Amino acid sequence: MTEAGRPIAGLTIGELAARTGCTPEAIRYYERVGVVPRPARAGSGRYRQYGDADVERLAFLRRARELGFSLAEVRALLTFSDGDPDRSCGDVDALARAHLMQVDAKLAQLTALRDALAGVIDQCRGGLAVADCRILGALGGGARASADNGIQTRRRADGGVT
Amino acid sequence: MTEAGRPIAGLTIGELAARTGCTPEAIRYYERVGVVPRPARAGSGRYRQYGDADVERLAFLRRARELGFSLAEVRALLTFSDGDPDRSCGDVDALARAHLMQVDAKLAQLTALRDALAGVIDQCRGGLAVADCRILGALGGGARASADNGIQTRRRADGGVT
DNA sequence: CTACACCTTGTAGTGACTACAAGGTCAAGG
DNA sequence: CCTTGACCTTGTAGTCACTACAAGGTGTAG
Repeated sequence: MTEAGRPIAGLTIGELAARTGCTPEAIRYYERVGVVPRPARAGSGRYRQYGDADVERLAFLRRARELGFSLAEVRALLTFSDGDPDRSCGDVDALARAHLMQVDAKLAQLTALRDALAGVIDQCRGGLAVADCRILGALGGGARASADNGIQTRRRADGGVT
Repeated sequence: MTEAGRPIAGLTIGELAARTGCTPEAIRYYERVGVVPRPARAGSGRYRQYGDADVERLAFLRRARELGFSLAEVRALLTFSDGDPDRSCGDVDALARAHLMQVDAKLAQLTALRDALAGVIDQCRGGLAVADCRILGALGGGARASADNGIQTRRRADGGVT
C-alpha cells in the first residue's frame, strides 16, 4: 500500500499522532489494549518508531471510530483485514450492516428524545416562577402515575441514548 | 404534592427502586455523589427509609436522565427546583434549550455517520475477497491523503457521537 | 429456629480514553 | 561541553454513570 510518494522513514509517536489525528496517549492506549502492535524501538534510544503500516492502521482505526464502531468492532475489522486476503469479505459486510442497524436504532431513539425535549421546552415561556415551571413539571410529573401503576420492571435495558 | 391517594409510609430502597425504575445500586450511587439526600434510617434497623419526596425526586432524576441530561445537568435542575419557588424559571429554560441544541448537533452528526456508513456498505456486495473489500478500503483509504496534508491539529474536540 | 429475601458497606470493573507525575533522551544553540 | 527545552518513557489515577460482586447484617414467614 501507500502507492503515492516515498515511504516514511521512522516516525515518533508524536509525528504519528499528528498524521493520524490521534493523541500520543491514545496511541499508547491502543497499544496497551492490543489494537495496534508494539512498534520497534529506535536502535539509538528507546523511543517508539513507526512506519507506513502504522500510519495506515491508525488512520483506519480512527476512521472506523469516527463512524461509531467500538474498539472491539474495530479490532474485529482489523482481524479480518489482517487475515487471509483471499477470503470473502462477507464478515466485514455483516459487521458493518449490524452496526448500521444499531446506528439507525440510536437515531430513532435520539429523534424521539429530541421531540420530547422540544415539547417540554415548548410549554415553558421562561417567564414563569420556578414553582410553576412547565419543564420541571413535565420532568417531575410522572411520579404519581408510576407509583399508581405499582411495581415495574427492574434491571431495565436502557439502550443508553446519550 | 402527591395529591392522589394516601402518602407512602416508609419505603425500602428496593421499593423505591421498583417505583422509580432505578436500581437500588443506582440510588445508592446517587446518594454517594450527592444528587439525592441521605434518607432517614428506620428506627428498628438501619435500613434506608424513603418517602414521597424521594419518589418524586428520583422520578424527576430518571426522566431527566432519559431525556439525555447529564447528572451534572440534573443536579442543576434540581438545585433550581430546590431553590426559591418564586424565582423565574429562565435558568431552567436556558439549560433545557442548551441541551436541545446539543441533542440536535448530535443528531446531525449521527445522521451524517449513518449516511457515510450506508454509502460504504453500498459499495460492497459482500462477495469480494478481503483484499478488495470496499468497506475496508473506504475506512483505510484516507491515510495517504492525511499524510500528504502534513501535520494537522492535535487535541481534537471530538464531540463523541457514539 | 431456620431459611430466604432483602438490606448494608466497600471495592473493583466497564469503555475509551485523558491527565498527571517523575524521570529519560535528543537536537540545537551558546 | 553544557544547557535548554521539546519531546519521549512508564505508571497511576481520574472521568462518567453506573454495574457487579463479596462478605456480612436484618427482617419476616413458615
